[in-house]
Amino acid sequence: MTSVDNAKPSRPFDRTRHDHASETAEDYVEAIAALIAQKEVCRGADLAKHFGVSHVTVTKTVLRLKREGLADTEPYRPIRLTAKGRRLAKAARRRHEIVVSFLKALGVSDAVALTDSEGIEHHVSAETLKAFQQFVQGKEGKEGN
Amino acid sequence: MTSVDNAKPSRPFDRTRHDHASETAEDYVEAIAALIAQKEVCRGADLAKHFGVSHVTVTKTVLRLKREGLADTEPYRPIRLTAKGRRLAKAARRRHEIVVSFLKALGVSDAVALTDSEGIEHHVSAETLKAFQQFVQGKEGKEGN
DNA sequence: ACAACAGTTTAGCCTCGGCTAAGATTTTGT
DNA sequence: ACAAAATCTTAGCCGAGGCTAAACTGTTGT
Repeated sequence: MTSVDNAKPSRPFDRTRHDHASETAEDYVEAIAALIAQKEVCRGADLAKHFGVSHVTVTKTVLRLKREGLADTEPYRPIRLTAKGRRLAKAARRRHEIVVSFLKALGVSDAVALTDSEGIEHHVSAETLKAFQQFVQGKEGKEGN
Repeated sequence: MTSVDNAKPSRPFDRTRHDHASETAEDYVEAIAALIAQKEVCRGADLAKHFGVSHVTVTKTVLRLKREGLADTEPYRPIRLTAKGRRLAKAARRRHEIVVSFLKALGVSDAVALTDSEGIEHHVSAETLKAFQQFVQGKEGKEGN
């Protein structure tokens, strides 16, 4: 019963185009928020270093964020987030943190939890996220902390 | 301690280009294997329906699979997998199944487990997969099955 | 004040995953 | 056997996310 094809196209591809873009947007606003929290301003170069991509790629992506109303930036100025961007960043961060602590609670090593969470966080529905959260809370109850 | 930037570029982007392509490849070989198992042959049209994309997109992707030595196909002929492709398909399917049963064991509804697993499966490291597996086995032990 | 340097942008190219439109090939029905 | 239907390919376009090279702007040091 591997459900190869029950008339309902498998989601991964309705997803792909749009969601892949959203994932990037989330990663960016999350990083921008973190950088601002950490060093006051966020510059393209910081993001380039953070993501390990060229600054050119960053420029282009940030322009897209701006187009989408998430970032607020003018040429040669630091990058800031709009209210919408900050909201997204906050949500992304929350999700990210839940996933990380969930993986750790499951027994995954810290380093791997961190790495895997980055890939996983964008694919976790509200329902699954809740299940993750409950699992973490259950563990906390049992193992004193 | 959100570790904004400790010299180690965050993985999601070393990943992106190459891994995004591999994900697609895995999804395809998995689907091709399933279709072959189910209806003897796999045609581009089947894949198009399965993924909900145009047959043209399928053609292009399958050509890439061929280039990468995963699929074995000639014009106007059904699509088959190479030994390498079959190996990949098997591994992908195994991973997929572990993720699905893990989510279910966690208490996620069947439908959501199915959907989320499609996104998650490509981002689960060996270590995390093992943790998933052990969790499922633990549950099985407890809840008679 | 201004040269040097760091940080940005622009131009232009690539791949991947999408698409439509149009043409080619196979299969199928009568 | 052959026209219709199904399937597949080719051509050509788009956006996202990469890149390098070259030009531009802002800051900083002296």
